[in-house]
Amino acid sequence: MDEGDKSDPGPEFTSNSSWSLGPDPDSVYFFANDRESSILGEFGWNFQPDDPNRAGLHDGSDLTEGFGFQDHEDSNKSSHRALQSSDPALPVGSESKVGDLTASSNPSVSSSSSEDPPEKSTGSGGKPPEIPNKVRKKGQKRIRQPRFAFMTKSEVDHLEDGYRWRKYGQKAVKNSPFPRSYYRCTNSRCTVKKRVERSSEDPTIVITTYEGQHCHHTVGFPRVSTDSSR
DNA sequence: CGTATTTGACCTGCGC
DNA sequence: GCGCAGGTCAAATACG
Repeated sequence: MDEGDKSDPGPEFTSNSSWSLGPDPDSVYFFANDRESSILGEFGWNFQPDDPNRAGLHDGSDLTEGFGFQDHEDSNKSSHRALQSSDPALPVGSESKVGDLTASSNPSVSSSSSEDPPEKSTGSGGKPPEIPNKVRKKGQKRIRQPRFAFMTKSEVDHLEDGYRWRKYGQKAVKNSPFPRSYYRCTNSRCTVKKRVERSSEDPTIVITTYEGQHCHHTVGFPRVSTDSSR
């Protein structure tokens, strides 16, 4: 209900360094400029503004900035909040590029089964205190995959990125008057999640945080020749 | 009828 | 240990 009602601000690249920190204090922001597309490619994302037929932000939105951050909180949760800005894993030349957030540094990601267990009851939902997945909390906390986020100037919260998402939650965040929406890829085999929230600083800025990597192609191309091997 | 969204409750992690 | 905040689930509801 936002589209067309207001005068679209149009593409506006705001590389203001004011965004030293985003919604997550434990995240590092990288000004990816127009290079984020290549970075996304490493994650399986394909933002191609030049190709509206593909996935770009063709819904009146504009990719403002890109910022990535690592999140290997599996082993050092207490420290993962403070080591972001000085993470040694980040390439020194990442001035305009998102750090190498590939799952290679996160063994948990390699095993897709880690997020796709038969008993998906993560111990919530009011399940009986039988024997939830508490076993996981003993040695390891919630397995989180590498994440990266983007700041987009848009009037719509949910940006079209070529994939189909299903909203599974919404919460009000403390430092922002705007609620945060939680999306999950509709592909049952895909564990990619996405958080969408508006910046408390600039309501026109939509902060989209992706977590994980897609194991499939965009819905726009359901039957690409992926099995060209045969 | 099937799928997506909404929304309250519950769980987990972290700081004090 | 307690409280707060974030994150997730699942039933109910809405919509195509």
